[in-house]
Amino acid sequence: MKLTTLDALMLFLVSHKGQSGYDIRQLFQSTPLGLFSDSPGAIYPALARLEMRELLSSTAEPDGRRRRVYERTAEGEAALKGWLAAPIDPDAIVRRPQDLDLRYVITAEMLGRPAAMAFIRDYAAVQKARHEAVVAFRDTAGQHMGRASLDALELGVRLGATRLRWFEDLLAEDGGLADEDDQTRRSGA
Amino acid sequence: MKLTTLDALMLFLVSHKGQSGYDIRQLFQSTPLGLFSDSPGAIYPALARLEMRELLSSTAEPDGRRRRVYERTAEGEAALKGWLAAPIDPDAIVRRPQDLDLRYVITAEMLGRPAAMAFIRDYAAVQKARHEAVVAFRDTAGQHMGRASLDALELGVRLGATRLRWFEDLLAEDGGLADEDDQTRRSGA
DNA sequence: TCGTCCATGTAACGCGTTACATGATTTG
DNA sequence: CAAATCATGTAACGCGTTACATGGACGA
Repeated sequence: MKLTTLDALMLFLVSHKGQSGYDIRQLFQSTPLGLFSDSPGAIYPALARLEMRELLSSTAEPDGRRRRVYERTAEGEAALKGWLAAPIDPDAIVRRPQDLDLRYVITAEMLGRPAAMAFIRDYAAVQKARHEAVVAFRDTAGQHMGRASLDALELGVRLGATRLRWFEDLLAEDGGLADEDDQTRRSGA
Repeated sequence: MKLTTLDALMLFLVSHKGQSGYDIRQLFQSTPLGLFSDSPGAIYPALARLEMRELLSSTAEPDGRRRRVYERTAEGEAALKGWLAAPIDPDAIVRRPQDLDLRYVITAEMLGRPAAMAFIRDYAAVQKARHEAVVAFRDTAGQHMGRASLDALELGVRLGATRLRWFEDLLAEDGGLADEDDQTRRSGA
């Protein structure tokens, strides 16, 4: 039942329109975000696994091209939503923060803005706890450290602060634009 | 000849004083940096591999305690210095920036401040290139994206800017304190 | 027809994760 | 002496990496 981040991203991507492994590779290559490997040895086996688990189904393209297009099954959608609903692993905040950023995007696209903002609030709480721990560590254990270690600690603090600032801006924007948002929704889409 | 970041960190750690696998686990647990797993299944096999490669040597503690203390061999030191000398992989800047931060610390401790600052200059150049690519991507392809994707992109830009700012501060501090540094070196060690 | 994309795969390998297992030493 | 802590390992598993292999489509 467990999905890797790559699994989740693939399940998300194939929903926009049918995507082949090649499409996904191109996408990973062409964005400078480069979180994931575009190597065939990563993409194709991952797609095959998802198909074996019946979270994806594939069809050969009708125009005879040697090309396999995937789409998400109902189980796939359920699995993806389960992934989005899981509590935030505090460990992920340290080792794979970008996974959580991606999760924010997928949540917004799949579940809408309110759900995404709820996720951001959770994320902010975990990040804040960690940030305070790092600051405390710097101010205590950091005293016995060499200059370079302190520099690195300082960087960690600054990066944490930047992230917290981003959360604040997102939340403020969301709260501040509540009415305007309503109007946009009425006039726009 | 290739070292993982965990390999390099272990080679570095055992130099301070003889360290056992347990010591390393404790260290990984007790810092809030938590980049590496403290699980025995990660630590002990890694140490064993390094010993097989003759980059570490281990001795049972003389006091009969069931404890294996490692120290770095000459080959180990050479391998670590080789790791420090390798060119920066631009891919690492995206996927494992913390590895590079760690490399800065190890460089400073093993090769001294001038070498560490030279590394920072290299690091800054690669980071700057990437940062500009992300900014350009946001300002072009970003226009066709949803709000959440833009938010995530914005976060990436801010984090990149924070890092660049850190580089600048390090370099300014280094340049500005050149004389004082000389004095410190003369009077200190 | 020769190279260059398009497009998909597989095999070997290394390493981290999880879980299990073992036993010595200290502390209450 | 029981429990916690110290301390080291191993086995199964999954997944990413690297490298290799294949073959169709298309323009020069």
